[in-house]
Amino acid sequence: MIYSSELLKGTLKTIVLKLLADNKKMYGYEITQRVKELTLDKIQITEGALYPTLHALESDGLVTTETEYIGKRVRKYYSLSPSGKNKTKEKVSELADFMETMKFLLDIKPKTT
Amino acid sequence: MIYSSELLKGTLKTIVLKLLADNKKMYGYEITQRVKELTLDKIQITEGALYPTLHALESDGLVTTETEYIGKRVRKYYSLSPSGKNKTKEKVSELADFMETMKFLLDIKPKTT
DNA sequence: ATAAATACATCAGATTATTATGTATCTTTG
DNA sequence: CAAAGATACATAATAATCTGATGTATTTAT
Repeated sequence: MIYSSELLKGTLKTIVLKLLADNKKMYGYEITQRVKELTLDKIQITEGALYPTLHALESDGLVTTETEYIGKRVRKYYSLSPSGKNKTKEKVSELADFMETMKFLLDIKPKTT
Repeated sequence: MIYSSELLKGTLKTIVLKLLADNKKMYGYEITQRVKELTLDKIQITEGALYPTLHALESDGLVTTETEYIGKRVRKYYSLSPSGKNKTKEKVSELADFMETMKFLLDIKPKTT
């Protein structure tokens, strides 16, 4: 099962920022794979969504980049800037708050695992 | 505080369906006010978002409508159709699942209220 | 009387995703 | 060793869905 695509909207940027906060530096392809892994294939970030998002984060000054070569293949690492770290805290806590609100609104009971 | 707008994307339809599941019938304006109330003003559904959504639900056969007149003012009530009831269950449980996944992904701890 | 609230609706513009396409390298496998 | 699949970047047309503005009209509160 993969979540219907509209659910990801609005959360992708937060996911990326949080991963970077936990991992110091990551490259694009690595992010797609990590998310796939962590979510047991339930969230698949497409490259068409990810790369523009990364570029936007960079032009907003939230991340910095460094390019590395693995053999002849290029790899672009992204790291949080100081303002990116602040932004991550804001976004994550906003999303947490939003999810609490949604839970209440939708009267979602925690699963009795 | 109002949530940044992108968070609502992808959840609006589910919110509307769930409200209709709980309330038999509601009209558009009422939905905006109910959500505002229930979320303590943190989620404000704009009319430009709501009405197209309601129209889409109707053309998908998920809701039926009946028009009432309160004095001279028109009021359009929306109710879930049978397929709308099923769809609501699906959407709500998908969203619940998604939120669990996001919680894990973002390592969000429950607030110690 | 006037402003605010109620109640519908549409539309231009912005944002942000999907899907397709393109380029290129490296690794696995029959 | 050739071909397929994985790795790794990127862009572009299209689609979906929201905001904010605008419009119409009635009812209620000041």
